[in-house]
Amino acid sequence: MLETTNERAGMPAVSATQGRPSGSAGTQRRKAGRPAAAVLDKAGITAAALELINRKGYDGLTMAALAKELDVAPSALYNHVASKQDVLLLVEDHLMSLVDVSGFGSGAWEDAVRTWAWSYRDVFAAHTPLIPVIAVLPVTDAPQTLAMYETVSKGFADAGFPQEHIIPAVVALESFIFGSAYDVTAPEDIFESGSMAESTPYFTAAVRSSASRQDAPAGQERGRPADTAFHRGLEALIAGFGAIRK
Amino acid sequence: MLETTNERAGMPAVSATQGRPSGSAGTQRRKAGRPAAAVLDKAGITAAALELINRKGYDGLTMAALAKELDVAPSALYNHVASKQDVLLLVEDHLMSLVDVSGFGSGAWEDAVRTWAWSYRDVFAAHTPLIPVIAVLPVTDAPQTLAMYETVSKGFADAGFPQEHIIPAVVALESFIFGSAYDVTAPEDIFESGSMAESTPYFTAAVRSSASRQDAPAGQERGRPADTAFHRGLEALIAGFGAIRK
DNA sequence: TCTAATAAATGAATGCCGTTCATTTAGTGG
DNA sequence: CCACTAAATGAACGGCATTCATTTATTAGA
Repeated sequence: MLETTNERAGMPAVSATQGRPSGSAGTQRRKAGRPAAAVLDKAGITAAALELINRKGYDGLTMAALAKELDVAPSALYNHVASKQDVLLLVEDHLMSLVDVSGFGSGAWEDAVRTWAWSYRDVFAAHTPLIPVIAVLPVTDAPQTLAMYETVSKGFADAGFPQEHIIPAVVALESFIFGSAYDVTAPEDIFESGSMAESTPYFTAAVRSSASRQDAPAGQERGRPADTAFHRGLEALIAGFGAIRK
Repeated sequence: MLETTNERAGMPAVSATQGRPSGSAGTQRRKAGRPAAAVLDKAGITAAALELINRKGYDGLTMAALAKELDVAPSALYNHVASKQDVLLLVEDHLMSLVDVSGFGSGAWEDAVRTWAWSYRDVFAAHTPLIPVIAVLPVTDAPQTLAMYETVSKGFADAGFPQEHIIPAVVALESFIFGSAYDVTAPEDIFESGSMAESTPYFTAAVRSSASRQDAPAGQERGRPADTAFHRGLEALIAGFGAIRK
């Protein structure tokens, strides 16, 4: 329930991580009691969490590890966030700012959606543990997320979408994107049926013939199987929704 | 690494939970050492896990709670499963048998896909914590899952799909289904922008106009916003993929 | 300017969780 | 018949998020 002074999370967050960088070994023990200058803030916590995630993955993101990264006692974190879920929320909102919405407003609607969807998928394919968080997160608490929705909504409206069709279309696209992000992380041999292969002839045959490499990644379609599925599904959705426009 | 005798998981699993039902209070202490008749098996563990999930949710599914449900010490579970992840896997595969694939083989391909997709989504909307498990699960370890893929693959093949297009299409549909399952669980007011409403006019307007209740759920489309988005996306995918057929 | 309230840190403690291990007992194969 | 293995108990472990009492510094108000 405590709130820091630099609370407005939409701001550029001037002083990200202060003076002494996190990792340095020779830092001497800090005494108990409030320090002269605050050590922690939300921007610093977010940056440290991302650093930790990139280095050790989501299993490595513990409150203890995060505290160590920031050279702080674990309990100190709770002066700035209410829970670990709160930390994930900060990270999630930061990642949303990495999603490319630049296509909206410049070129064709189809191209804008393609750019947006591919970058959205790529960002969260590297952060699938956040997907359950996003899917349930009220946008009020996530300014970057809200900003993305605003740009996308405007893009759809300008492209001639009837207002009441915009949200369902965006939600459907997002659902496809989140599911596809998981797909990227799946092991290559996930569909190998092994010993039961002869009892599943149709499936086995389908898997085998889809695995034949298409070496020419024409246009947006990239190399891996997950990319092919994403490409096809995305084009189907774009075609289907594109027809709705006034 | 340990394996029980009744290992072939595809079998009907005759003796689900044995004699003494789980919850009864007056059960006297069981002595240490191997009991005359085995208390646990995979089918029983699966059933107890599902019961627990239905009653307490996924937060309530702990190895300790599962053990108590089965009137057993927690460590006993590890004679039958290697880890909690293993339990989730058993549950996941069981749920797959609840997905309705009956449409494939009888009527039109489009209708079969609709029936399959809606039931698939509904099953996993109630079990979203399993989605990260599924997305990465090798089908070898999941006979029910494999059976579902076989039926669906055959359905696509019979409908005239070129073999190499089947898996990408199914994967794309599944991705959409998983993402949409999350969407079902989202709070109704997730898009309420609250205090920042005036800084996001397009988004706010779109949310407002999509929220106007459509009281007539024509055909497959059901009432809630998540259903509308799922309906539209699914129809777009069906239309897009349907065009591929020979 | 003094002072009470508040903010921000430490460090100890809590309870739960998944999992492991030594031990005990009961069937099973050679 | 006997060694081996399977299946249970119960104690223990380390790691986790979180809470609380305490200390110190800053800030607001009389």
